[in-house]
Amino acid sequence: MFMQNISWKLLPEYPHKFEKFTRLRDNKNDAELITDFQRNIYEFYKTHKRPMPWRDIDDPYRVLVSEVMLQQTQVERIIKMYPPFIDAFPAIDVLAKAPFDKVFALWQGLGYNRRALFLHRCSKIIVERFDSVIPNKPDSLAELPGLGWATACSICTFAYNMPLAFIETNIRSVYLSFFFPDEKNVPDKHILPLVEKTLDYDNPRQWYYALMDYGVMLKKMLKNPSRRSAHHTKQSPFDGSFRQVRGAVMKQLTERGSLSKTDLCSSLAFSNDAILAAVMCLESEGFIIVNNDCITLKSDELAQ
DNA sequence: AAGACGGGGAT
DNA sequence: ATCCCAGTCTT
Repeated sequence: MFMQNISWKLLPEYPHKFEKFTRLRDNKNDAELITDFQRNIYEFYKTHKRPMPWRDIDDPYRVLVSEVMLQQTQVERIIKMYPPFIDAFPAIDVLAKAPFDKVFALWQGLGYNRRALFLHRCSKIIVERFDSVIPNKPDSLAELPGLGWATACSICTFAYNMPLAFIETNIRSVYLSFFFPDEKNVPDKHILPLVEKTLDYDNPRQWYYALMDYGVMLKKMLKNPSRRSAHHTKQSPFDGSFRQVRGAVMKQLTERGSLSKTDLCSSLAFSNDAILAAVMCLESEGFIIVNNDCITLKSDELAQ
């Protein structure tokens, strides 16, 4: 899908010159430099803000859904999937009551399918144990299935406008570029103090929107700055992988409902061994039910 | 610390 | 072909 980003290549003022900002690593309190950094980020944001259905809203549930979808997934892909999902499950108790196969029908194609399972389980826990209110503490959120520290802080920031210092890939790219322009293997523990130091404590939500949009721009203009992170890793190829088989099985079951093992095998261009191995994994993880020869997406969690 | 986990779009 | 995406979980 095309976005507006082509215009960035025509803007000579981006990205900014970074050298002077490295001083913030040592100088504890250079308020002027901090303000300068913030101004750079906000100036870009003023003219390049991308509207998204989950931005500037006050419904923590919708923020939760968006943050789970956004894990390891580009914004452009979620723009299409998010509205139908929210239409079908407009509130946390609606999601919690829905059968999993209905939830997954609207997730199919987004990838990392365990997120759908986790989000569904998450909704049930919040309804049952938190009286349907999305927790507003990172520690509570990070206990929930599928929510790590980055997602927990994101939810608190975007749903509750809390000033928390956290790192994800776009933020990492910004801080690596401004404060570690010549370093390699920079660990997050060196970045986090700078995130904390430069945070806009008066408006954390807008600040992180701006930071992330700037990071996306940097990665389009430059060679991915996050390659200089100590935590950077390359993914194994998808084609020919086992997770490709898993994905194909899930897609097939979503499109055709229950299937026998032989029908499933004959409908997919993978070896029977791989397909049946994928079915076993998916069953043990709680995606599907297998009895006798009949394979079907899980519809309720009671049988678990 | 390392590997598994989806699937699509950009280069 | 390769990269990598608003990361999390398991070993």
